[in-house]
Amino acid sequence: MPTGQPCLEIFAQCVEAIRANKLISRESRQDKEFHFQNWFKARLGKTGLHFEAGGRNTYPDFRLVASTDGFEVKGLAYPGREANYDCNSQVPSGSHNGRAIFYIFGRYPAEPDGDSYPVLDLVVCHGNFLNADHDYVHKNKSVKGFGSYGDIMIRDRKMYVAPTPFGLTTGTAHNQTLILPVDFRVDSRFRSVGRLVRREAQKLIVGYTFDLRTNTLKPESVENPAAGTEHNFVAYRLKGSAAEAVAMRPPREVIAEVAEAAEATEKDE
DNA sequence: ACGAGCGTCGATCCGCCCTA
DNA sequence: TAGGGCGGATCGACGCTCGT
Repeated sequence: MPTGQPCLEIFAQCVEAIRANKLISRESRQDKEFHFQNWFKARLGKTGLHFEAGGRNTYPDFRLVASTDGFEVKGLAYPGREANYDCNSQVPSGSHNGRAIFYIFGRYPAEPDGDSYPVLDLVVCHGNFLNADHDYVHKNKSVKGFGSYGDIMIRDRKMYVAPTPFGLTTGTAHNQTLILPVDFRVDSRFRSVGRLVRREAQKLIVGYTFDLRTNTLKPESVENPAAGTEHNFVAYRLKGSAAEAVAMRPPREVIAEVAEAAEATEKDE
């Protein structure tokens, strides 16, 4: 029976809806951000948990009332971008303003026939799986007085690009998977389908400077005091779902991708 | 050599917050 | 209270890679 952990109920409700072929429906072709959120909202409603949906610019998208859990929804078109996603101005993390944050990644057909289409796969993961740092607080700043007339503002709008669970792992495509920290209690409805380890990097980026004359961006990093620390997670499925194992993609592959991305950025400079 | 496919970057739109 | 500022989201152009 339920442990009282809301994320378990919510995940179970999502899986049930996918099994029952509950479709995403979009209001219009221009609806590029609410269709999947609405689908999730309906599932959240079904759990009976009280929640607040907040406005368009709130993070996370949904916040529970009785507990300090928050849920951030990410809809991705499939086939499409898979390795990473634009999280714009919110760095993913397992904790934000005192709330535990869970991410809901759902994929839907990139070119659906009509305005109703299925959820192709789903990953619900604790934010720590994407980033275990809880200290960084995002702020955008702007610089006024740019340009020959001194009346142009520069928006330093940091936009983050983070790996998706589909990019980090194998076995998550075309399934419904829940990824939680290893010490997180689950109940008998769930079965483990893999152990996932994320290891902290050698260096931490703590700043950067941009030279407007040369268009060079210089990152500033420090040694990570927790370098090498392992964060352990477990992938779960509801019994009755496919038992396909979930594993980390080989780190080398992930590192190569990150290096490629960094190289591409450097080339611009 | 060339085209398909994929990923990245910058553009764009628009709702909401905040402050003057 | 108006509008400047901020943030979420996807789209389109482009360029790289890989297979034929």
